[in-house]
Amino acid sequence: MTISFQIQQAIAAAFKELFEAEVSVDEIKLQPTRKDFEGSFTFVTFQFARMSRKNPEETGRVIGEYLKNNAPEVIADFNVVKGFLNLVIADSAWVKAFESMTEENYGFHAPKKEKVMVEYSSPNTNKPLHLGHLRNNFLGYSVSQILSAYGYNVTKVNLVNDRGIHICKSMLAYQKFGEGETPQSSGIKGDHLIGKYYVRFDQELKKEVSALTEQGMEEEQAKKEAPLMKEAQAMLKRWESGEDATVSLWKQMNDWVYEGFDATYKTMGVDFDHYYYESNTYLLGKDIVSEGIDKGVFYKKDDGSVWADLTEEGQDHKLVLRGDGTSVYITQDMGTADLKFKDFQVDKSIYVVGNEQDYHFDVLFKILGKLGRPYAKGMFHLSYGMVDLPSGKMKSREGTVVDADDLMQEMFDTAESHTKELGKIEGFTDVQAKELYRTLGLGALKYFLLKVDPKKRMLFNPEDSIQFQGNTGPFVQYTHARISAILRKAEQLGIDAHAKAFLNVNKLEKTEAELIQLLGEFPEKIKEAAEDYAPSVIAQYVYDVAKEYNRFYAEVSIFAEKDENALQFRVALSKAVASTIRKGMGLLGVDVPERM
RNA sequence: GGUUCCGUAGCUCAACUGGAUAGAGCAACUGCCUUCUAAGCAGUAGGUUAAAGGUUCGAGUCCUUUCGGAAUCACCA
Repeated sequence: MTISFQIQQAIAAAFKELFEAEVSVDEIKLQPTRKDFEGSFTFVTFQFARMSRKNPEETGRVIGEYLKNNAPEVIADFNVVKGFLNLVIADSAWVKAFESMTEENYGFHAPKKEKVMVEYSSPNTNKPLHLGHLRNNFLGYSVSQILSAYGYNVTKVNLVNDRGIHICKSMLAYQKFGEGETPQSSGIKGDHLIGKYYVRFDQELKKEVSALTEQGMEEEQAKKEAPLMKEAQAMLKRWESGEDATVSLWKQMNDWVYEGFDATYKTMGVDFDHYYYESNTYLLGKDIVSEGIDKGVFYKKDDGSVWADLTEEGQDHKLVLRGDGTSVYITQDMGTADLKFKDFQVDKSIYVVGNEQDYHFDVLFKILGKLGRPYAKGMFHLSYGMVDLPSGKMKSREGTVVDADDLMQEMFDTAESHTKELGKIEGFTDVQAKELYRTLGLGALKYFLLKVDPKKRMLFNPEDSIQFQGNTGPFVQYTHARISAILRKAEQLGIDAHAKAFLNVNKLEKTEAELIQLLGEFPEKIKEAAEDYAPSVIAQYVYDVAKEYNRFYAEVSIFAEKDENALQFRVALSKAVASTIRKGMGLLGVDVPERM
């Protein structure tokens, strides 16, 4: 039983006995005591003064007395400042609570019945991944890890946007200017090769458009009238009709892209349980439109277009099918939602998509709710902010994107030069050293992107690249490496980290108690991160743990300790911290090294 | 223009969902390696939480207004 739960129960009992008031354990909220005050947990009494019929300060004092007398094995002392009751925990209670934290699976929750689907990444197959995708992928992967640590059965899904006019643009440019170039012949990674032709299309189109505007045509008009654009449209029609030559070019180019993506995903350390392709799903959803008309959720205009009236929900009318009977984006999203549910019977469905689509998902979920879909209430749009550069927004056409492959490579290189500068790779083979650079570089990058609240826009400055000191991935990784060295030495000395000799310890250093208190928060932090879909909660937590351990490391000597029980305790504590760091970083998708 | 989100130290971010004197890291400045890894530790300095009102024991957090920024509002995806 956790210390905080014991305290909550004791306070509930105090209310009953002292004030004849029923207060449930859930209502009794404890917070960690601020560092400036004596104690570990604080109970705020203001809102309970009504029940005690005493002022907040007196209420705190009376409860404090009660706890000290009735639960002396936990509460060693207390003090009251205004309405804040600060509780000092007995060292022996900390040690006892620590025992459960040494278990292998500590922190992870028992399996739940519910199934959750997390859709993330969802790239277009016409250009390589960039910095924005990195945030998306790291978020999606991390949230999946966190949800499964919380006990859900998680399915990771990638819905690939592999068709449409934008794909035809790069196909057309390749056909016109490619001269049979392939990834093999050019040595260019498949996704980058395709991206090159997407950019080329845009350049050529611009030429045509400016030629037309010089002849006096409006720019909007010129974009539609440009021959290249018309050709791309025609190509899309041929693709939709299944014309062999077009389809086989499409397949060929997509294969190159997938080869490139697979390499990038592998480097990123993310994966998927299932892929959906829009080329298979883009026609779905039309039957839902007719179903909606029957149910009175949609209505048909004279021109044949179909709309959803969302004015009651505080929104506008929304088109769900064009007048010519073809789909819009939301049509296929309705169909895909049904398909996902049919395939996996999920209870919750998380869409990791940028916040520029807030409105779209709001509408989608409302429509599915009105259609009476049972899964609608379990849908959630995990909306995240843009990653901005100091120069502003990234624009692929203007070449201001930070490419994912390039960025990761830079991080590896930076990790390498840092490590060499510090002279820390003696005894490493080349393979091990290279592995370390990847672990550190990727750790720095992932941690950097995940420590920020997903909802917020964030700034990425490539100039003063990502730090390796302070609140960073490598800082946490370094702490793990330090502990690993301790554990190796302990093993040599024959000290068993798994033994229970520490139970005899009844006097702790302050920083040791702090560490146990922090470790005690781990299950709660996983819960919080899972319920809020917020890896940043885990990142912040793991940082706090590492920070506290480094203080312990500096202040308390382990192997110079004479008392065998205390020595064994410090080794066991170190092991538990290392394990928590490893598990916590694992939830972020970050590996931790044994040495660095 | 409507809707939604955001504004916290010079910079990048926190703040347990309304709690104590708003905390970390970077950058700057002081100390600490013959000891378990200095990618570390300890410390100094840095704030009218964009502004003004309101709600209450108590507001960075909730409400109103103003200022500034972003996204979105397509028979695009």
